[in-house]
Amino acid sequence: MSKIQHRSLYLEVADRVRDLIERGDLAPGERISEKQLCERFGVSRTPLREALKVLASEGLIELLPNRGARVMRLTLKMVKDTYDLMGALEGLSGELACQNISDEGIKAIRALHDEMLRHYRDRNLANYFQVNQKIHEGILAASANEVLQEMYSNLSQRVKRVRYSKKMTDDFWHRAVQDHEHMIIALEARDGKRLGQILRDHLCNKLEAVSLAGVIEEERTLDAANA
Amino acid sequence: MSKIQHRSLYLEVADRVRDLIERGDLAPGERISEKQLCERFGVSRTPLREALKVLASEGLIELLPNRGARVMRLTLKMVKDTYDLMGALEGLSGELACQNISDEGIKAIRALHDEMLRHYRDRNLANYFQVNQKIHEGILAASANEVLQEMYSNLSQRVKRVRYSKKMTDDFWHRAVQDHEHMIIALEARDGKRLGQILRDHLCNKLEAVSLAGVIEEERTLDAANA
DNA sequence: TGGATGAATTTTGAATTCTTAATATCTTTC
DNA sequence: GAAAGATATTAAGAATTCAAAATTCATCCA
Repeated sequence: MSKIQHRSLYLEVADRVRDLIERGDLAPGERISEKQLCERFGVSRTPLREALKVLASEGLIELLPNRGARVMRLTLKMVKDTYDLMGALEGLSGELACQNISDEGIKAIRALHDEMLRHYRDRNLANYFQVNQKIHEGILAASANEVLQEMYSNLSQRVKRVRYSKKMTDDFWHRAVQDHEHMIIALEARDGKRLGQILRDHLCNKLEAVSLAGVIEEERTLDAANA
Repeated sequence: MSKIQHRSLYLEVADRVRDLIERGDLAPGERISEKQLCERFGVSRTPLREALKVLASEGLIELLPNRGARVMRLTLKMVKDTYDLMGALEGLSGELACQNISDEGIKAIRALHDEMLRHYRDRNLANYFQVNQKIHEGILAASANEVLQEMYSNLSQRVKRVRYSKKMTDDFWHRAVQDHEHMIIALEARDGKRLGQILRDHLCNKLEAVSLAGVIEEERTLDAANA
């Protein structure tokens, strides 16, 4: 039996706009027309504008006074900064997880790890990614720090658009799997410092993959668009 | 000549509500009446409600559907979690600062450090705190990571209410100053890993001071209030 | 033809109004 | 006298309306 719960309209709208941004239906730098979105969602401007304010404070859009909103443009520096931050947070999550995770929890992560290895051997990138993410989410959850989880998911949301670059070189993939081998060893030994360090460096690798993929627009693009 | 700039009303309101919460004029757990605040600020409900939504997404208040807002209640666990997070962020700021800070920047921090030591010797707690904060802000700024700064200031805002406990034992104070001695050495050596580690542990000490001061309400208090 | 000026239109900002849900009060009944 | 139900009151959610700013577009002049 599902709980009878009337979520506020502005939350619903915020979710849907987040979706649109993530899927790329709203392009970075694109001006967001209030009227257009109102019609699309079938709501009045009040809840829509409330949602936009929330999204702005989440860093997904920017609000230009008297000129409406636009999807936040990602510069290479912003993404780098965000990844540095996410690395620090993942590192912390690893440390805390080693303190707080149950033995069953470790077993569950181990099972995911083995499953991921199978997908790696099969060269099944999609499944690999999925299980990979579950592992990181598992460690994050095991940290038992809700504030950390909240911050992480906000940061993650911001860079989601550039995250999954389809072209993953064999070299990077191999290194990522190696990282995970070290991670599971550190976790099973409950060596928090070590797991933290690995997780942090692990994310740096991911950033390399992203910036190489060239998904992000360079600063000069931004200047051009602003002019 | 100052720029003619009309900040949006909702931003103004959000700032003022933040202030009220920080100063304790709005008590934790206290129900926030929209009408009352509207009258107090002389604005209509629309910008006020937009401000409340932003504050909710910042974690300062919570929005109960159809029941208005109330100031977020801080539990001991929440503060602990937040401090863990802030520690990780300070650690990162130290690492990045060592990479990015200029020689002049280091000299400026050194000057602040020496000033702080003077205040310590004079047992001038207020001035000590002020300069101490400037040092941490200086390192944060030197990290040259705006996303980090934004996140840090958000977290800092959340726990500002409990932060400055007046009673600081000599022992804690001594340890804090020692930490700072090590910090400045690491910074001048541009030893990022070390500075990061010190900053992280440094904040842990602060948390001890806070939790000992007993400013925060325990979980049971929360339950009682919710019942 | 190109740029500047000013009216018309559009869009955003904010207040008001309307609607619905929650809370308090008052009956009524046992 | 207490509990359950009905009604009144209040407050929140959302749409509409009004006001102000920005944008567009047409006109005028160099």
